[in-house]
Amino acid sequence: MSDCEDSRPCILIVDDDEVFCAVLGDAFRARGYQVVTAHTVDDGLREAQKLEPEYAVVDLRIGRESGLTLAERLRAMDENTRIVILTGYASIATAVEAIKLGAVHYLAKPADADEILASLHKDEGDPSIPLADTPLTVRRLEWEHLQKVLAECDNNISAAARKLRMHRRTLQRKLAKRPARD
Amino acid sequence: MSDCEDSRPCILIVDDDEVFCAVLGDAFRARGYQVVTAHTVDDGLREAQKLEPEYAVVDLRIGRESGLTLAERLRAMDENTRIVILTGYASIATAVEAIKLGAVHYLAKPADADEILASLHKDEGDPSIPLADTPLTVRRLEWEHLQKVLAECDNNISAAARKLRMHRRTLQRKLAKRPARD
DNA sequence: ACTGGCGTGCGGCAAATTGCCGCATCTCCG
DNA sequence: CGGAGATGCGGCAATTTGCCGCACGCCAGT
Repeated sequence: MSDCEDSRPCILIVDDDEVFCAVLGDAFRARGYQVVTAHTVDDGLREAQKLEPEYAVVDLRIGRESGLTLAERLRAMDENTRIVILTGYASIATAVEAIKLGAVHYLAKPADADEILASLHKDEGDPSIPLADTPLTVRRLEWEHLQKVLAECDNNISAAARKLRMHRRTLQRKLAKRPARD
Repeated sequence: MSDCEDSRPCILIVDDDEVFCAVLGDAFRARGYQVVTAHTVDDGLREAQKLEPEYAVVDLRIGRESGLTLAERLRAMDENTRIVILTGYASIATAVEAIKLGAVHYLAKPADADEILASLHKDEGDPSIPLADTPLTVRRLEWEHLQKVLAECDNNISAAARKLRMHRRTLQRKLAKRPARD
């Protein structure tokens, strides 16, 4: 594989969820980026070595490994890599850690491509990218989150409700209602 | 008032809750620190100028002002001041900000004196240690989202409410509540 | 086959949360 | 000074939760 000599900016995406990588990758490509994806810390490092991407989106939990260690090594390889940590298991402690390790931002999933790009570019010197002007509605955000957790629980509503620490009945009602509205 | 020539390390505590300051201050003194407290950003700066404390514990919301601006100025005065932000309204968005501004840590109240001291002394990133295993609660996710959008709107509540397409009153109420202790 | 454990719909009701109005400041700015 | 826009907050009706119960349907262990 060739490296990032391309004029297009290069982004490395590392997440163990392959579907997620694919979708996000396409979204970035559609916005004019060169994209590589990896699903393990080691692969991520390998790709980074080859391509020297200037941006990286890394999941906090890559399989059983920590995205933070990957972030640290990416920065060790190239101080200028702009990394954002993205995760469905966000916590303040890891956010603090991520920033200390040099990540430019830390986002909780769900986050859309524009949002991630905005974070990647935020505070970047020259081409100040305007950040998205239409953040997700709370309703929408909630819906995405519920769907995601539900999927993780193999569509077991009771289990999902427990994980989300919400009443099963409430989850049920939210799931039943949502398809209609935005 | 004399300055920190004392052999004991000097800590500045800034929080608009006077009772909290007093209690925390006593706890620190009992542990051999010299302590000064302040309840406004300006007072905090004044004390800092006089005493040049090597540590500072600052609340995120000092009355109507932001502890982050105070933190920023404290660091501008003395790069070596080790600051931890302490707050009952913790969010990832503000945590990220705080660390970027140079705080050494960011803690959610309630936090006991020992915990705070440990944070003040703790050094460079240990990338591996923490990792959550449960997804965020819907409530928590909402809180984080609100905080993020709010930050994007420079803390303009009305603007954030418009962006989120929710009633300003509702946003106000949600922000007034503390993030759930989940 | 029976039984206990677990998941799923759904009705109902009290309690909590929203949406929306109004009003009284404040601040910024021409 | 006057107006535009922010903010804090009380109040109220309309929804939405949280939580309980009940009636199944499945499946494994005895």
